[in-house]
Amino acid sequence: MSKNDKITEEKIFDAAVDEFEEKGLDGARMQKIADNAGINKALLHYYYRSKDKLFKLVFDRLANKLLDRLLNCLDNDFPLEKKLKLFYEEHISFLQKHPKMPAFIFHELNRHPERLQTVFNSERIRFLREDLFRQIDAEKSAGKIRNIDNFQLFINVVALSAFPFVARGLLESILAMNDIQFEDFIEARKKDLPKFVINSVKLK
Amino acid sequence: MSKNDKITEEKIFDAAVDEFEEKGLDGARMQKIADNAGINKALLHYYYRSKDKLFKLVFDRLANKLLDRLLNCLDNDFPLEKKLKLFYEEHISFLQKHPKMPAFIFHELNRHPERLQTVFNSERIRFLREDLFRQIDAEKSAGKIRNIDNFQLFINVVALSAFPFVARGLLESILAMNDIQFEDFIEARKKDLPKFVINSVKLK
DNA sequence: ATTATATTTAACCAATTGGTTAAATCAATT
DNA sequence: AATTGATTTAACCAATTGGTTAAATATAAT
Repeated sequence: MSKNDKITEEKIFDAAVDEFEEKGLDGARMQKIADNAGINKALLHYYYRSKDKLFKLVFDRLANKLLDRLLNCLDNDFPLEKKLKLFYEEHISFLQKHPKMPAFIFHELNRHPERLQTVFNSERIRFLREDLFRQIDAEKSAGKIRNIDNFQLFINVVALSAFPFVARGLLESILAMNDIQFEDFIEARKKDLPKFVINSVKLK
Repeated sequence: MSKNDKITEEKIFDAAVDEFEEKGLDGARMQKIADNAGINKALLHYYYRSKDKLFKLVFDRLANKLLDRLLNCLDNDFPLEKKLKLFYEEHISFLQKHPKMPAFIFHELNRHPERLQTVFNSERIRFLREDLFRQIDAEKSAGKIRNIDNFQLFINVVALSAFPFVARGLLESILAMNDIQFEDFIEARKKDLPKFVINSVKLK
């Protein structure tokens, strides 16, 4: 019956993702997860022993997914300009499918900074970062882009795509956006952001 | 004895700010607030009736403070370029003093979007936004900056200053930053960000 | 049919937590 | 000295919540 097993296991996991993403570790309730998965609390603990274990699995999966996707979008040999276009196109598309992920990850990360260890098998990160920074340095030397700190540039690039999802609550109230307007706003950024960054760093 | 009253009241409030900022509404504990304020639970409830009431006061105060400061930094008659420089200088200085505020506000806002009503006496926001957008439009017409959507530009500007504070946990692990490096990183942005934005929008 | 596992039911437990209460104590006012 | 309000002490309560247990039932595999 391991097929049915998998189904139930995933059903629970998906419900857990929803609950944790929406309310965080502190606000999430095991009973709610069981309800949303269409099973009962006994079975929930039968599959995932404790709230903490379940949370760790969810957090690790999501953090890996987010980071992996982010790195994949940058893992190619295109010149910076095309790389940026591809990055925003793919990365924002991903975030559109998982709009609550960034806020969830950041919040839990700030609450429990140690929780990173598991997630980041830092070799790939380091390699990719070195590759990227080497490419940026090369374009600087070639006089194609202005001199800007690599870290700063990298954070700027990510900030521009991730921030609106973290600040969604603010956008929808302070700027009185509804859900559709928010989606349009995000959609437009796929084309706007590459321009924004390229204009900023490119030497003419 | 209303002088002593005020002192105790503020002592409690400050302790509540710390606890709520760090753990959020769900993770915060009344007992911890009492401990950190150096008083007991009975007195805590004697001053602030319930956790919910205390939280609302804290949230409103912080949200207003953040928004107010943000708006103040933009409330002047300087041309866009100087306005940007001033904005980042002042706004980032403010965030350095309250590094946990953005993450706290955004998280609680996403959890309880309705909580905005109290905070934003939207008249000032609307006026300031109209002023700002009028100024941007004027600079566009004068051929000083390129055509870019006002909303998008505004969010980009704020994203660049606020994001690192929200993503601090990530920065300190994925990029292996320690606290001092983080502070240096932030400090540098006061000068870098105006350049970054201006380069992006200015027509030469 | 038997076995083994998955699932439900339902009661239960211990710990945590927000909140209350009443009496005692302390400090300043009058 | 008497009064008033601030503060502590300490016990207590009810609700929530994570987690367990044991028996019953359903479901598939052998």
